[in-house]
Amino acid sequence: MSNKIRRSMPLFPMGTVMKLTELSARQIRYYEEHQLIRPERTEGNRRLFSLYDIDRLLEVKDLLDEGINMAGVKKILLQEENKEVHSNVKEAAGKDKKDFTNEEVRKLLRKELINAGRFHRDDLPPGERYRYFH
DNA sequence: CTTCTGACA
DNA sequence: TGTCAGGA
Repeated sequence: MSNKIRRSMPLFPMGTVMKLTELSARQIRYYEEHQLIRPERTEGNRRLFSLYDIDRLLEVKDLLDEGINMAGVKKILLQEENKEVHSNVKEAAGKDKKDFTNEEVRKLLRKELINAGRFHRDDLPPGERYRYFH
């Protein structure tokens, strides 16, 4: 269990994380706003990221590159929501839950969300949210 | 010098 | 998302 402690230990400042992830400070802060990471803060309000945070950011980056939008990324990475979506995907495939490995679920989920992200623009105002649907 | 928040010619 | 301001 000490590995868990290390991975969640607040270690590096913004500058280091920017280089390690190839992400801009703007993007990193934006993902934090969306609860994708929860870095600690120093007494001076400076962010301190853990190895776990680095992993998360890298995953977010990959998912986004695959064409998935923030809404999709959040569904995949946010703990609780994750369980539900996984169940839905398993059911949608008409297969018993325990017949799927985590890898298979990841694959199905990604495919599903790539399409969802292509038509459902959560970042657009309510009225235009589906303008790319037709 | 580095990072933070808020804002948008 | 970039970038600038103004402060810590």
